[in-house]
Amino acid sequence: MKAKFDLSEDQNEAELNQNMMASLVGYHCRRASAALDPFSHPRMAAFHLRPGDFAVLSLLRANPDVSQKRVAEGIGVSAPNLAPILDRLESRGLIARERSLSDKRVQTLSLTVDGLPLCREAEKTAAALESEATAMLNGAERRQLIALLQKVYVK
Amino acid sequence: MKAKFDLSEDQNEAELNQNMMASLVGYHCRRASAALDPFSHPRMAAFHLRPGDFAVLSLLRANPDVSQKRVAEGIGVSAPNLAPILDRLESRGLIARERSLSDKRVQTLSLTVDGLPLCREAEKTAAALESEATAMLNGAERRQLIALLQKVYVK
DNA sequence: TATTGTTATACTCTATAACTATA
DNA sequence: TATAGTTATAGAGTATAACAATA
Repeated sequence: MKAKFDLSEDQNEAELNQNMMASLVGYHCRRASAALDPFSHPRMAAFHLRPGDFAVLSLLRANPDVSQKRVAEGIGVSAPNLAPILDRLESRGLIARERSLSDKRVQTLSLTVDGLPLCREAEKTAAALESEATAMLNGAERRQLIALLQKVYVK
Repeated sequence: MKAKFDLSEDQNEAELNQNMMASLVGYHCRRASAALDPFSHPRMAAFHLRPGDFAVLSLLRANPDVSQKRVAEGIGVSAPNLAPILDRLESRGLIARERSLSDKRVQTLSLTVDGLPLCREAEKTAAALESEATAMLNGAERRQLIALLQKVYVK
């Protein structure tokens, strides 16, 4: 093993130099995203919802009776990848698929009596975890962070 | 088909209501991350580097001759998942693995004569794309965005 | 015994082509 | 022909267990 004073020869015990990626907004965005991800937390995991599942439930709560097409667009997932998400939620009895009468190609989605309260609780938990994970920001900082992020991706 | 004036009954042609996720910093972080991802851009794709590949090269350029263990920690990837990244870079002749003489368990990584200029060009391209993708931010906004993001994930 | 690195494997997310049933 | 939804499949990222070589 190397002596502690011998740090000029190599970096066995020193910090790594910052590389170029640390100058990119995108890099810090990804790290912050990971730090704020609620799905790795046990309190959120207790709902047994994957990110896509939660996105569907939350969208349906705010937008009752929308078609699968619009849900797919709304949560940014392709139609083929939405199908297994809906299968899972339907088999858990959290959502219902209903064939539209006016156009029998479309299926309309809605939260069930079990799905609605579970969605509410999951949303409350996600909001609480986010609030804890961003406790170092005051209200103004939080609003400004969101405003700057939106400026980057909107349109 | 529905008449255009009949929008009160459903939302076939209306915007979706914002759901709860739009109130979360984490949601906007993910969207901004996606918007800033350089790897989906043709100019970056031309290097045929995956995100992990690029992270390794960039780290090695800033930190010559570090062990695989430290690279894995530095780019936030597990040791088993680092192996195929290094195999790929090594077989392309971009990096070299060298057995340490003092401890024959460790392998020291370095950029080759081909790896260094490719890394430089890839970094230049990534920086240029980021700069274009964040053109709507002025210098002060950019610095503040990074500062706020770091505040969220540091420590 | 502990550590470095490897192999094997599995799970999730994402992307695409081909299919069905309706329009 | 075009659209809504499904199935099948493959790619890439990530996680864990078990192993070999070395300390």
